[in-house]
Amino acid sequence: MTDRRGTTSPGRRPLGGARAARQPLERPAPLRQAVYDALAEMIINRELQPGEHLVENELAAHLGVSRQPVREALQRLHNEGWVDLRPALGAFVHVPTEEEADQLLATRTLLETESARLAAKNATPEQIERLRELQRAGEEALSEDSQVALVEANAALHAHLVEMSGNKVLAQLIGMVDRRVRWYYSPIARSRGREAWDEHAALIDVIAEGNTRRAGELMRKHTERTRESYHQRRKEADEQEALS
Amino acid sequence: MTDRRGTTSPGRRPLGGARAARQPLERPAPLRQAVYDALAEMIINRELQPGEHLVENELAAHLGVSRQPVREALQRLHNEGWVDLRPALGAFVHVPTEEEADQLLATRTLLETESARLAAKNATPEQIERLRELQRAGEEALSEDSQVALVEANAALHAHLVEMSGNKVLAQLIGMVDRRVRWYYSPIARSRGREAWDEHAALIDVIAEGNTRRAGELMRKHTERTRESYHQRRKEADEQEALS
DNA sequence: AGCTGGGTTATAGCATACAGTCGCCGAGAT
DNA sequence: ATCTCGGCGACTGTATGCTATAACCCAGCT
Repeated sequence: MTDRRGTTSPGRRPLGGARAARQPLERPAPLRQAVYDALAEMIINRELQPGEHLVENELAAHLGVSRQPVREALQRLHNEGWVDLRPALGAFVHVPTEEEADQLLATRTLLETESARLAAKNATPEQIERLRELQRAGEEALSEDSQVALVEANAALHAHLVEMSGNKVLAQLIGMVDRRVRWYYSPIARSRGREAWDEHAALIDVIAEGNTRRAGELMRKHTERTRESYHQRRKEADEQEALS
Repeated sequence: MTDRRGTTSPGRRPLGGARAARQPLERPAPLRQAVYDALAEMIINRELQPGEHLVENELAAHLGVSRQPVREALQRLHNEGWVDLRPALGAFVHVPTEEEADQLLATRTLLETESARLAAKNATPEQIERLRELQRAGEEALSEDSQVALVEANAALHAHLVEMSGNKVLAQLIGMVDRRVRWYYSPIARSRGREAWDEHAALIDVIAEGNTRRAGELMRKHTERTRESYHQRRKEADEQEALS
């Protein structure tokens, strides 16, 4: 008897099996979620460019679903600042401004600093051990010169720190801000690499000591440097563009 | 000639004029917005109680619209933490926990403090004048013993401060956190009144002076006191409940 | 009497259908 | 030649219909 609870019915393929250009999103869970993930990813890697008009029909066809889940995903993307929703005109990929990027970076510094303080205050030995693991992973990525792994390790480390803070509200806000920072940053980014990981190491040490004040300071400096590096690279990129 | 741009067609009443218990949302603009506003309000004044199951059909009938705009509004309410969306089960008004309330208040302190600092840094004379106006409005509400006006004045003052910070990202985050704080707070709240407005006065003075550091300090203390008062009243409320 | 299984009903999720609006383009007038 | 008006196409916003799922309840078994 195929019961009506456990086995998430296997024969679930309402997706126009045919020419769905992307993989057909065959998850058993809410479609809107899958669509959201897909669109967010496309936006992040510039597959959908800032300012681009997102036509519901096209996206729906492209992903092999109806307009409904697409709309819902767009709404969510809107609340999180990825797309602008002009009434009766539709959804457009948000166009980041210089000012906004700076404000995001500033806000991120504020939030992450507090997060580091709280982490230092509440850290358990297991959590610290986990931190060191993640840090080693970063070092490894660094020595292998793997950009992708490095970015990933970086994200994981920050995510864990945030979780350690124990403040879920803070965590949620940081999550939102962080993803957008990474988006803005990505076209010009090249992680600061070695430098950043040395700072991480120092930060972890003071967290292990439970030195609240110092943890805050170090995190502040860390994110401030990232911010500077952002402006730096942004300037370089602009000059680059001016030449072409 | 009734052109095709300006005159937003007057004959727009797709709302089942009949037994819509609430006013029928007759705005000419996006329905989902109106629905969102209506639901948010109902949640805030406890017309919809925490934990309550929000059935799309009922809400739609109640508001005189179809399920579609209701769904979209619910999605948005979900993103902002007002309702939980359990897949395949639907929307439930979020049940605030003690822990969450405290984390919200803590986060609010962090954000508002920074906001005050920035406001002190960037304030223009007009903005300061506006601040004083709002403060006078508060004093007036106080002397008239009007609870509603007081809450409103308080919200307006904080909102203006946030705007003065010039950081739109920060402003957005504060907006989200603040509304939820007010929700959690509301069942037991009674604004601190006199006390709070004295603190406001002092804060405005240092902002006018452009004293960044001091502005931050005062705002921190101000919100910390609110936080204490929250816990205080919460405790009283709990004891009250224990008796009954 | 308690527990297990099947059927029923209510409800969310998704798809489709319909209508109003916006922007564009061409034709005609000035 | 430019400006204006009218029509056309496209797309959003809204409504409705369909399907699958999850909880609930009762019957039958242990």
